[in-house]
Amino acid sequence: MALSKSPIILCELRDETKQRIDAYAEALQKSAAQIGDHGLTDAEFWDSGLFRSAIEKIRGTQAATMEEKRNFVEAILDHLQARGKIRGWLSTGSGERHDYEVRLNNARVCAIETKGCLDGNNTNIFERPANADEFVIWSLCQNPGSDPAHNAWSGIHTRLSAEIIHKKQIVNGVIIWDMLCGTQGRPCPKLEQEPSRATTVGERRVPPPCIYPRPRHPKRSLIPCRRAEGTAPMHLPVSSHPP
DNA sequence: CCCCTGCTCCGTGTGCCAAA
DNA sequence: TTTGGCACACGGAGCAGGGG
Repeated sequence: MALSKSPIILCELRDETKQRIDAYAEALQKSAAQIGDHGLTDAEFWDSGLFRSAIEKIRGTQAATMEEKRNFVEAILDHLQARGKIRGWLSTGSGERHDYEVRLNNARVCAIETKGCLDGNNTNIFERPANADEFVIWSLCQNPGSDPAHNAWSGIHTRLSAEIIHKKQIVNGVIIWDMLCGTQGRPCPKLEQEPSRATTVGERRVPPPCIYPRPRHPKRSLIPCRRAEGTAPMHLPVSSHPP
């Protein structure tokens, strides 16, 4: 259901990328029985469940690996702190329902909950901490084959909006921005139009983040927001706009 | 008794995809 | 298009056992 011609997010999974992934997946499946030294015949191989098990194992590993995401977020926070855009930050640890607390220059506390692609139930597992002046959900998607438009729509519109209304929790904003943004796997339209908008963070060259400010009062969001209005992304350079 | 190491358990978080 | 289930891995907590 498209409420507006404006896309929910500028970047997209290109058809050619999708086709390449599909073709590779098919090729992988076709030659799966010939890979490795399991010594099984084709029939035995498919009967053994080896392929399925191996796929699930790899998928689980990728889903559970937080290192890349953590490195990206912490590099950004370090960058902001080094430039005096924030006073400091700390990682809150696994016991909390949020991941980072950022002390802004005006002494306010911004709590950050990092998430994956925003597609799935897990998007709704968050708890705005009592000490937070601001609460932000930051999506970091590790899968270059995942469709950013689908994820943004699913996450912001379907999952988060419903949860915010249901739990009456204030989420001040959603950030969609990760280590794949602006890479070959997920080129950034903002940089393609204007390469000078990139910021160098450590060894990375990162595009401006996509930031979605949320309504201040959850009750107001009972009015369905149009893509082009309530959820329109702001495209701001990191060098001038802390989270 | 204390400390270290290695093990198990289980809560948590992930993205995909089938069903509604 | 939305929703919820699924199978998986990570990682912290708790515990046991061994050595000093």
